[in-house]
Amino acid sequence: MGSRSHRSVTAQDVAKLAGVSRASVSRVFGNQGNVARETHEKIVKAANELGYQVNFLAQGLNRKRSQLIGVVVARLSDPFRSSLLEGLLNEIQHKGYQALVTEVRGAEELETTMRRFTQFRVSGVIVTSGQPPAELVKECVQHGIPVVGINRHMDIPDVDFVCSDNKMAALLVAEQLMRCGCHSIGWLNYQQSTWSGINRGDMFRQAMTEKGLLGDCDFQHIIAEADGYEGGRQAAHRFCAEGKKLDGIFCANAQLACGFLDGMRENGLDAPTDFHIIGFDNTPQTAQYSYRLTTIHQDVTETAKRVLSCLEARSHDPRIVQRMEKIPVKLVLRNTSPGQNE
Amino acid sequence: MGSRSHRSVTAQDVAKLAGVSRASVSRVFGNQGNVARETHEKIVKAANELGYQVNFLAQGLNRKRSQLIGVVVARLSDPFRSSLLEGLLNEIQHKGYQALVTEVRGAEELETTMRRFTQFRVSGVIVTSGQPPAELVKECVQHGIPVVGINRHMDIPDVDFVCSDNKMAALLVAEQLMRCGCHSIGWLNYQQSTWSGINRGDMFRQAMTEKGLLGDCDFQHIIAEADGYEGGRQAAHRFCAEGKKLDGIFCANAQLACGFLDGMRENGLDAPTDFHIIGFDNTPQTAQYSYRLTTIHQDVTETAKRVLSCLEARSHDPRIVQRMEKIPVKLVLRNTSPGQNE
DNA sequence: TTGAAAGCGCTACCAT
DNA sequence: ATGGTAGCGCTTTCAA
Repeated sequence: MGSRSHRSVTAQDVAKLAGVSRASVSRVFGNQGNVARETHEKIVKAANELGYQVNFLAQGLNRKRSQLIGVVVARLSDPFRSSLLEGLLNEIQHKGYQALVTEVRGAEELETTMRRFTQFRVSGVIVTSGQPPAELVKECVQHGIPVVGINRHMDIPDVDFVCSDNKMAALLVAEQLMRCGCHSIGWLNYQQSTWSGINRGDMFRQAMTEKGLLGDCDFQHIIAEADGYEGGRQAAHRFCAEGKKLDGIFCANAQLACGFLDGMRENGLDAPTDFHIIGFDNTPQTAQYSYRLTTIHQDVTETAKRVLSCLEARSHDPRIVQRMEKIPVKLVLRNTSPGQNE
Repeated sequence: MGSRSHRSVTAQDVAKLAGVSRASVSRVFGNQGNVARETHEKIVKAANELGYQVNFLAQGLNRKRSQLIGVVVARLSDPFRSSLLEGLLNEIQHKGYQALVTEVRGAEELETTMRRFTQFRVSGVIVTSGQPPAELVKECVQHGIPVVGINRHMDIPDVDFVCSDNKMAALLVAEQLMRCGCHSIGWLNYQQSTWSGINRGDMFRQAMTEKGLLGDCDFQHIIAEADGYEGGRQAAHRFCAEGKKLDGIFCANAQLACGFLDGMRENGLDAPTDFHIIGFDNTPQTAQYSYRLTTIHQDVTETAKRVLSCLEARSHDPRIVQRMEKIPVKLVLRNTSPGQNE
């Protein structure tokens, strides 16, 4: 590693040492093939000797595309969100990209964020939070940058979507509650829920109808005034204070579910003795002894795979038809609504 | 926004429309000052008209430095780790950088990761997991890239470190347990713990000694054979199976603590009636009704701030003396070892 | 204060 | 298969 001064080693240096042109060096490190075995070896040897590393900035500038992928996230403190990010990072790196991660709060932030992504000539944008403005997406498309959304409303043209199969989840839950003989059923969601939560609720009501359950069942919508664990907990307290009762409760996410369960416990009620409760997300916490929550499992790994597949497909040909992928979910039976499989 | 074809708008285009040279355009968007008010306005106007955006790749290539900051993470499924990342993202974006996030498993991965960071000419590297090989760090330093480690062993020259004040934590915990009249005290940690966990244990023992507690106290080291929640839970089971007893237990992290507590509960023992238990990290979960865990709070926000301050300082002058910052911690008193403040 | 011009390090086209 | 060369879009002296 004969690095004498400050200047970094360039392809030119390698070319000189190997006695070839810098074009050949570029071919070797740009994976373009078309290099004689012998030349290839000489170049690699020289590169190692000098400690040569491709300058991705220069490469991207030329190719008009970096090996960066922009990821829009929010509220990583939610365990499901961070495990989703984990899955995405995994797949992104696996495919040879690097993740440019930005946390976004408001809609304006999403805008500047996506703009920055384009300024880095990212190879793709993954949106896990917020709704990308159609205009911005258009900008991306013009730059040939594919955009894919995860678990959100699929109403933007030219954007692919990957979403957990909420209908399937709803059916699984409806069947489970029915099997357990529940008659009064509730749906718990945050008042200002994301599209994802709302959709899960819609699908649940729909599933109940299809199963012919809405007739002989009581169906209630429990609205949490705050989000997350505390929201769920407060909802339970209010629920009890109002003297309500329910057999089975399905929750829009794991945080709400854990909170609601704890809230009920504070009121002397517990699952599965007093009611059944089923969550969404299957975060690690739901598996713990204090909760043992029956929950819908979202397949993060599969989601991430599909997302990257969408990205690569559209990157190959930007004008392909919009993809909307549903990822199958599983019902994980645990203590709060027990069944055969455990 | 007169975008006619595919080619993206360049500084050249803006210059032409504004009737100035591209040098001036560069000055405006590179924040170099030295541009007449009038010219400045003309340029901004033209840029808006054309929808001009600086190409960060080209900019970085020239400046030999991108506005990217590399962040090395691992196991984001651990709530503390994801909240730390959240804090870092916040601060990184706040300071006008973009985060290049990479999840790392083994030591080799850290190596290729850091290499990739340098290939993007990042403005800094933040290591939250793994120990950067001295050689690689040297490479970064040669490129003028500052490196800072969070909560890890401070044994690498030219790298700054930011670490929660484990000694302070240990003293707070020792005092609390003493105040509660604990006589047999335990320290729970994962067998193959990170440096952070080991250091916390060392500091705890040291604090106990300094307080003169090791004399009249029984001090045990409980070793968890697995990591995380399950590790803690299993440790509790083994602990009980071996018929051991302890008054007060301090845990290397929140996951272990919650697991241990649940494991004890499965054995019919609970805090604070049968023992006191104090965790580390103050993750959201520890605050929940099912745990109400007394815990050491790490100040993620302050940590992130200091990290970026280190980065910027060393970026300004790479040869400044190594910084090792201790971030003060707080003891959050909750149910598992109650006190005055709650 | 502004403009001209020389690169930054790499890719890709065109010859050979 | 290889080399020459013209950029990619921007920054930064150096002169004016």
